[in-house]
Amino acid sequence: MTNELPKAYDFKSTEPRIYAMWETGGYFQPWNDPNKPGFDPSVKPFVISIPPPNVTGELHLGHAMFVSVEDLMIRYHRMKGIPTLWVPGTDHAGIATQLMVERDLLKNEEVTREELGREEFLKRTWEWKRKYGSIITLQIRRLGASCDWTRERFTLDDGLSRAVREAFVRLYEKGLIYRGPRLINWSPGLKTAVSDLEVEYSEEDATLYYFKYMLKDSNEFIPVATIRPETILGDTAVAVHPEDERYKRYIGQTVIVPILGREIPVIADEYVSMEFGTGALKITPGHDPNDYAIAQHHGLPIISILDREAKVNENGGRYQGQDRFEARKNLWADMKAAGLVIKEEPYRTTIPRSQRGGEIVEPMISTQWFVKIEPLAKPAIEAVKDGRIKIVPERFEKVYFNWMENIKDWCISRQLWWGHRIPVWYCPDGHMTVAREDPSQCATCGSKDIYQDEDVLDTWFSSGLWPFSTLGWPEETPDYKYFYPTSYMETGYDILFFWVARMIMSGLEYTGQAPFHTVYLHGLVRDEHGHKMSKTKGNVIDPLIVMDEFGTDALRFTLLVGSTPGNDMNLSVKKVEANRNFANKLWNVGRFVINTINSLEETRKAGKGTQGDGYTGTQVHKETGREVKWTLADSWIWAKLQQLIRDVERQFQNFQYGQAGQQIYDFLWSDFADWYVEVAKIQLQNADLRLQTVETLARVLDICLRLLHPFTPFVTEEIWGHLRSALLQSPLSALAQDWSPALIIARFPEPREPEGWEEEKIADFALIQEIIRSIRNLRAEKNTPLSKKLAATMAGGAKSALLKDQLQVITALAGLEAAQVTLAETLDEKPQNAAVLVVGAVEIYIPLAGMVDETAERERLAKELAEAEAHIARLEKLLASDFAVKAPPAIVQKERDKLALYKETAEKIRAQLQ
RNA sequence: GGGCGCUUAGCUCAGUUGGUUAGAGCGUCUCUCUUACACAGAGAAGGUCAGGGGUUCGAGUCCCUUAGCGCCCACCA
Repeated sequence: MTNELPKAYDFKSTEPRIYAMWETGGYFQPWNDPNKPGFDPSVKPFVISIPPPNVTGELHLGHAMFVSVEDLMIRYHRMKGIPTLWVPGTDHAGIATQLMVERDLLKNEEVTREELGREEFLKRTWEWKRKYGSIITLQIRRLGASCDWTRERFTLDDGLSRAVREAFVRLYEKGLIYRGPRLINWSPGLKTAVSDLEVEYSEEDATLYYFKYMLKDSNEFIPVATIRPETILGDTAVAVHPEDERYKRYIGQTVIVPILGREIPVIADEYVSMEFGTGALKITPGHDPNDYAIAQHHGLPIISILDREAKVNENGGRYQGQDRFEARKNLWADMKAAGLVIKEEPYRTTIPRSQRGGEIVEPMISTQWFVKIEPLAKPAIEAVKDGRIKIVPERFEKVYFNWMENIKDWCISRQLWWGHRIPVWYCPDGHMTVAREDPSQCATCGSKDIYQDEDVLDTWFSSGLWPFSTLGWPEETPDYKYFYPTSYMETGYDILFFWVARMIMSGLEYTGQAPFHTVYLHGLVRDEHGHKMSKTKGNVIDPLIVMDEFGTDALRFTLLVGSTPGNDMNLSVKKVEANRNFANKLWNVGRFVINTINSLEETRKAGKGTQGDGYTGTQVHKETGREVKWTLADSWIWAKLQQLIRDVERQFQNFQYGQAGQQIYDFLWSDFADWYVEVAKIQLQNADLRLQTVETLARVLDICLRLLHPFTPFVTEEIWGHLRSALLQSPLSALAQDWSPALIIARFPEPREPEGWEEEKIADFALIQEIIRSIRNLRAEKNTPLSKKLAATMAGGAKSALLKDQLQVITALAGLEAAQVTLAETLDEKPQNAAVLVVGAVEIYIPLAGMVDETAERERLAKELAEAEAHIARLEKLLASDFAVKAPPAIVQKERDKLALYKETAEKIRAQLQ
């Protein structure tokens, strides 16, 4: 017998080879391609656009998660025969990339981007992109991603840039984009505006400063509290509640801004809470969103006191040029000296910080570009409400609605260089020209002296177009026409607002269609104790290292089986190791089956074996003309497999991928490997059973490989190849094979079996398993090694015929001595000095001359009897209750049968104990 | 303040139309190198499914409630 396959699965050499085979073989491209002859537009495709990773990114577990899930979805649909497209690509990631390049320039050349100038800096960034941009896509390939790399896109590609301009201009023309001074979140570190979403709030210790707002020409004052004293410089009013008895009389009077001496009014506004702080509120419209709103109501002036770097500007008097925190300290000291300070107290509050840079974000008045979002949000809400888009898990629909219904205008301009430059030109007269193509003159006055807006667009503006811009939009390309709208949008719930919501809005706005019909949200990957992974905590698991150690399949299977939709998962290396073991188990089952097929081949070649040409994938008996009588084990594993296929298909429909994977795992390991393969070894000894056994082995393995392929593509493909060649079949890739259960069953037609045959076979085999287990159990209790063969007497009653057929299996798997096993329907004379095992209606006597002491054996039986009696009591009570009338008859019958069985068992044990 | 999720074996978690004796992996303990696999096989111990109440013949699963943990949104200076 030849044994070419190594003992352990070698993923290291297998994975790159297999991936190259797939990619160069064109397996990732849709078979129904609108750009190729023979295209059939009536066949509906399945499409996913990849969530584009940052072009400078390094692979992390978030990538591993989405690739695993999406590749699973893609492979599943592809194997169903559906033309399947997974569009890959990368995102230019404005801030992230620019920061990275800036850091690099500073470190290596000691130049800042300002010193380099815009043009040169962009040149360097493109160089950087060309150099490092392929790393992430190579790493995604390592995960086994079956995307169509011939359709790879980058958000700054010409085509996608055109899409961005088209989108911008269209919105502008509809009046949905406007420019103007507004209070925005300013990141002093990055020196750019950021959107509300890019601000994170963290609870921190701060100080609440109490001070006096002196009334003009008076010794009276209004006490006011603030966390940011430097904003006093920008105060334009003090507000109190109109009903506040303490301050009512001051309303309409004038107070003096400390140090600066400006005069500002005391106003009344119900927004002010009488209970909080001093009950009086200083109004700084230039640097606080709430104050800004109040100022709008009251027509108050707005004063900006900070510049781009958050240093005090010319409005700050003597503090001009000081950093905001420095000014805070100095101003407070000066106020103290002036006797204006009341007290300071520690205070816990939420501080807004930049998501990228981490520094405190400053609300500031700044001229920016905005998208009027409400007209876009409305249809986006509708699309989910009326079911055109379904979100999985469903609870996120509520989160989505809540955000969408309270959405504020979106600040889309960024003061960065790396990105899509805003397609707006200005002339000296202040006219704006908004154009799809770079204009040469002002559209209003014809002036040739025009310059483009310096700002670029928020990265999410272009990613919002991703599902259609990658397919050619705004051109009506064949790809766009056929593959759009896409099918699933799969991503982490953390970017539901950032990305998913914006894709829905822009998809509906620009293409008039929902860009996908299903949003599937996965959870975040945390460490094994549920903590967020972070470099500072040192608990980061690097997927590349994990793959090096345990293989891609193990990582993928772990991520898929260990997670439920929308819920975070805790990952530990231990779990990956366990799944590496699973891949190895699969490998070895495969090895066993393949070696068996090959050995059969040899047997046949030697002219000693059965006739026919071996396994063909159809019924052997037809070709040999011989009636093949399947053994119980054959039927059992086949029945279990039918159930598995149905279950897994159902789980896939419900997005229960983890559950599906778990079930396949259990079937393969616990049913197929632990039981059927062991039985097969016995059946293979029997020349009459050999052919059907090999056939069953091959069939079950075949289907397992298909079911598992979307989860663990590499190892299944590798075994598949060996299996095909052992069966002398053409070497087709597993991923080109049918997954569909209907197709599987059609491929292996079963002789018609009566209704309920599956349950019957499973129940019968369960009895055999129980018998074997109970003997093994006894053996373990008595510390009897398997090498010591035991004698046994079995009385099977109605099950005698079944037992007789299975005697060989029981004998072998329970370690009995064949010559000393006797079987009877009933026993008139019970063997003496024997252990008694009662399994359902079957009694087993194992004479263990001297090995079992009488007392221990009686104790064991007494325990068993007590258990049986407990069950009898429970069941009798149950059956006497309303259960018998109200529960479905089938369930009641099951309980009745159980009761009868327990009674019988109890009887037998009692007899034995006498 | 509003919303959501979680609480099941020592650890990490499954358990989706409510229905056998609640499962898995890891860990622990006993045996076994049985010709696919020691990345293994056979067996064992370990849970009043967070607490309380309710609906039901029947609840880990549905409803109410309490507590703890976590997340998201909003942000009273």
